Amino acid sequence: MRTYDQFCAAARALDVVGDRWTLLIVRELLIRDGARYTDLQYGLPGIATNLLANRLRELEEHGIVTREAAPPPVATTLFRLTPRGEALKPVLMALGEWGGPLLETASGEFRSHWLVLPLERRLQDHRPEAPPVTIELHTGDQPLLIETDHGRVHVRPGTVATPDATLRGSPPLILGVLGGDLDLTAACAQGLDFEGDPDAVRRVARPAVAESQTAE
Amino acid sequence: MRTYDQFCAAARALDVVGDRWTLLIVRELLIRDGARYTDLQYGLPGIATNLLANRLRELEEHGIVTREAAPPPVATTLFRLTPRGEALKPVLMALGEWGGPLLETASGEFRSHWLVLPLERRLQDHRPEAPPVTIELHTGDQPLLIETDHGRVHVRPGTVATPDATLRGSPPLILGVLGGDLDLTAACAQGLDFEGDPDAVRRVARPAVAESQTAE
DNA sequence: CGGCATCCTCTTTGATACTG
DNA sequence: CAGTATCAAAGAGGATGCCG
Repeated sequence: MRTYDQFCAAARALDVVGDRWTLLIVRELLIRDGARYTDLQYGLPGIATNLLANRLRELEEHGIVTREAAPPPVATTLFRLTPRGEALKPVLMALGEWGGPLLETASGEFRSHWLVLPLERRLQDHRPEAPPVTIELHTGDQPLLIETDHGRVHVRPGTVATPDATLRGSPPLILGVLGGDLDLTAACAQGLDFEGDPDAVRRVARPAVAESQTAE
Repeated sequence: MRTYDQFCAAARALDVVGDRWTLLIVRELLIRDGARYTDLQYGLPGIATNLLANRLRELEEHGIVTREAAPPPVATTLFRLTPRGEALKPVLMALGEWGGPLLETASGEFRSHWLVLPLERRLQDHRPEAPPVTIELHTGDQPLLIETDHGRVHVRPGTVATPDATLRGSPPLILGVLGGDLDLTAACAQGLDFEGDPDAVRRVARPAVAESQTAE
């Protein structure tokens, strides 16, 4: 990117991460630190491969990403964020916060791991002393697993033998229920497929704000 | 901008404000809400005039900016942020926070009003009950005025007849002193021109973190 | 003067094919 | 798997002109 060449911290930041696709590459690496080139391509539908290669090189030059060549047996390259790269998380979160209202419709491409950051932001274990619970989400390309961990809640791709609850449905329904914008029964009426213990969901979901009845 | 077309809040946000110059236009309007076209051009050195016009139209279409035609006597147009536009402030602040370390050198264009947001973020009135103080900053194209107001601190372009203190010097020096990264005497040794009451500066500046001796 | 629109050039992006 | 090479299309930059 042509530099703005301004003595302004925000402009300097945009000089580095303001290029098209750049912040979305950082998003991918925030969700799954240690990603292969093809993982990134999969998580960034539509990106041209030369652009991905260029951006990764620029991010490396700016000290945001490191390239880690795994030893010969596996022979693959892993891309990771440096601490400086991880420091971009507040930027992505602020953008996500602002962009939330634009998500009314579930159009376009979707990868279920994109829910990891927004869900971790919304979820909280309201009964940290109780035994841990696990919830499986099925919405998109691969299942997600929610796990409580001493008050914190972790979200990652994965499954477990006997989850306490399982949710299947469109991303807005899942996000609505867990984000506290949609009642569980209302979501089921709108097509959510729910199995297991409703209390497991209530335990981690953000409390409802009031009368809201529509998916985010 | 070609849309990313992803069901991801951050990607949706970038669909709207990810274009080149867009967030810097928002920055200008966050600093001085109610700006004329030429004010924006002045605050965005290097922008092509057609680009500014296009971006303003897009921002208007997205409900981020409103255009207010002043009545015939003055015959000028004022651009303002909507609440939705003001909601972008956390995004700009997060970018600024991350970009701060890139400001080591005072190269490139500079407009003193660009200091308003970073300064308001750093400053705090540590003695709210004491009578208000004013500090003038001279560093760039126009003087800035810092005013305490019942615990809050406001920064705006302007001057006052008898400020409690006056700082003249390069932007990094000013930012270093007020941000708590640079001792006042050290800054004077590096070329800061200081007049008035040092306590006025200490009252609003962010406390030093420890041993730091270099400008940010 | 303030607020653009037009025209032209140059750079960046996108799409696809191909390679060690 | 992790890219490079190539080429067409879109966008940005810069100059200038227009109109109330």
